[in-house]
Amino acid sequence: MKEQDKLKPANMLRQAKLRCTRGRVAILEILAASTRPLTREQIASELGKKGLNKVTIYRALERFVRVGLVHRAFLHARTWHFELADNCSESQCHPHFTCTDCGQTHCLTEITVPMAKSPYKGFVIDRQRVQLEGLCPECNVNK
Amino acid sequence: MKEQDKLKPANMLRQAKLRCTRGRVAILEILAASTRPLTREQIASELGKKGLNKVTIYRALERFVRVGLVHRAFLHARTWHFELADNCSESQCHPHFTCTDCGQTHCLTEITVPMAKSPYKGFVIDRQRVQLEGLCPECNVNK
DNA sequence: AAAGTATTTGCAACTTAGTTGCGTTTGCGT
DNA sequence: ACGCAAACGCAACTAAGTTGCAAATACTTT
Repeated sequence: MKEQDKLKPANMLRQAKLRCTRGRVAILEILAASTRPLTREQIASELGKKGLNKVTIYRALERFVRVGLVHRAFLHARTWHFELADNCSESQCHPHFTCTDCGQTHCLTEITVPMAKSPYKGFVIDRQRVQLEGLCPECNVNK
Repeated sequence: MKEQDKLKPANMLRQAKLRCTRGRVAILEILAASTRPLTREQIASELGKKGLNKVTIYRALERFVRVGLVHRAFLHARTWHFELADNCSESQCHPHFTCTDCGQTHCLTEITVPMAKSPYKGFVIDRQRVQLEGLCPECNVNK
């Protein structure tokens, strides 16, 4: 996806036939500006004092997920993390890398992992999700 | 891992230097007998009337995870799912397949997905987790 | 521009999943 | 058989997310 193809939040909403409200635009802007998937909590704190109710944030995110604008990232964590659904192909999202030292998660938008081959007769693989773990550059240096 | 190498629960506990209690043995047996990762809830219902307190189950599982006997499976779900850590290599567990139709999760112990290559300078990949989605044999037939 | 209506929002209360503290019980080395 | 650290059960608590409902607001129609 080329830079100029990225839609502004208002257009994303219009295209998805969702009402364009201040809160929703703000949430989409925050997600667009982030280099990693965010929790409801993190989004709320980014929103700061123009804060939205937590229910509203959850409902907006759920709505976005349903229309395919946003994905729940696939992390080994107990809370949902959300991210814009760009940088994802039909068959897989970009992989995520979580540092086992500092805990930070990074989106790896520049690599593609080959799809697994269907292992047994009858299993049809549609999508694949990958998470990687290890040391991020900073933590690696400090070892 | 060959069949005869699989340890009995009591031996697994002994080897991990954990005390061998009725409850722990029962939990390990349930996990060993299952072809899919289980939640605390599912384990409890398998235990039936020789039931253990939910705290006890959580603490046992957490203990098992710490000594490497059990893994938390990597699923796109809000609750933890546990499974024996056999069938896992150092760098990745076996992938899981979740059917988008019936929701069932299967362990795919017979395939190995090639490890992703470290994408950017400085990132060191230690482990990789993969989840696959699609149609399982039964649901595929019924389409 | 005003009205009408379906969508969205905020609040309070609730649920689900997991955790903590603490006193009691039990496995196991001596 | 004894002693003690490890494991257990209970009750209370926390974190994350959900539901119901009434009030507010975006967008369409007039």
